[in-house]
Amino acid sequence: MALNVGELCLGVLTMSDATGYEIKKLFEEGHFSHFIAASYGSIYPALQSLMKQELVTCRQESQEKRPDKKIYSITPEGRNAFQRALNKDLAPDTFRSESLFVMMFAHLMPLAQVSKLIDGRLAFFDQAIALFGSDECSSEEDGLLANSNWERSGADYARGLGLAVYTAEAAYLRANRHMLEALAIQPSSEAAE
Amino acid sequence: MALNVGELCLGVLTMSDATGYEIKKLFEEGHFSHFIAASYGSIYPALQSLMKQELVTCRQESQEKRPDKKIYSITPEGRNAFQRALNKDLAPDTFRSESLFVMMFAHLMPLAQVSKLIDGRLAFFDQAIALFGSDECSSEEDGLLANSNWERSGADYARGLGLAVYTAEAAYLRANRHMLEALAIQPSSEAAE
DNA sequence: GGTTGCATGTAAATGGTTACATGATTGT
DNA sequence: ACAATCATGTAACCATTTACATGCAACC
Repeated sequence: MALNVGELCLGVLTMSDATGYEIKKLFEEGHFSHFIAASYGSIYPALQSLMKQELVTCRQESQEKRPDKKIYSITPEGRNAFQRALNKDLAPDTFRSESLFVMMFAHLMPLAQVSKLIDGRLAFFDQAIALFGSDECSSEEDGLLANSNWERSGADYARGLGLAVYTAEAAYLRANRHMLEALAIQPSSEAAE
Repeated sequence: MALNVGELCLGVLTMSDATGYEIKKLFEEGHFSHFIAASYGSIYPALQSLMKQELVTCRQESQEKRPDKKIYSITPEGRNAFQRALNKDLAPDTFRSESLFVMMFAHLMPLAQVSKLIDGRLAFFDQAIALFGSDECSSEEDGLLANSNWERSGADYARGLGLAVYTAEAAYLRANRHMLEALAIQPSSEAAE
């Protein structure tokens, strides 16, 4: 239960052939980056294991001065396996935020630290919002996964959701940062109540 | 870098004495539940290790027919250690959502499955919203952590944020579910485009 | 009679990530 | 010069989770 890295890769491969390197990029910068993660150390072995199970095939593309590109394609059995995986009990969504945890202890931090933390988060939100809102994301660099209808829809859905969530979060933080900052240890008034 | 379970426990203990059991409950149901997680298998050993480092003390409370309660208290050194920890490089927030990933593949799923998935998420959001919005959360069962000023503020902050985020997410999903459902494999029309 | 809540704890398994090794190319 | 991008891969390490062991009380 819960999807493993191999299944995540299969999902990507239902959309388009890809190398391990490209899959990683998709996880960390592409459509999936805000809710899925995996490292090379798990992707490459997973791809090898998918090969053994014949859920993917691989064609090698020689490049002059780089390692051969291994371009993986999903097989019909792979598609079936993936569709079965979509039926599995999914791991519940998890959100882990040490920043938020730390903010619960604003009263133990100097004001400067609290403000810095808030500014950092705000910067992150704004950057994400800018990215989601821009066409750079909607029109995409037409490389991997920027064609057919469904994926546009799927990607748009995720993008819109990200936009909605980050916008809400940023607005909330902007509206309430004063509260957090008021709790912090104020400079040059060491006698907290 | 990045907070470990011991530091999370220290944080809880700055607020109030607690047993391992209570800390776990706080992580899974209490104020921290939506952005922090840890299991008994990590909490109990962490508490033991904090004891060895003398960052916490422990008083044992005998109970007739249950294991002794071990109530931990943070020491001054523990407070220092925690304040130092608040300065560490924090792990970036992570959001992991297999549901969202799966929804990107709505076009590979029967409509019923997609709808079920959506309903499940909506139910989850609504439940969370109800919880955050209710006084059950604001007035709290006055047990652990329901007194002094700061924690009210910290908790209120987290609560408001949760409310804002889940509300945005639920609204977005409600507004866009038709899109996802339109992508799904429609019943009794097996000839997809 | 079965599940949930209270309460602590440990050992094994897990499923990763981190860090390394390799190496040319392009940009700063 | 130095970093980043491209590209693959492995092995050691790791912090947790999972599952188990124990056991009574209360609820349904």
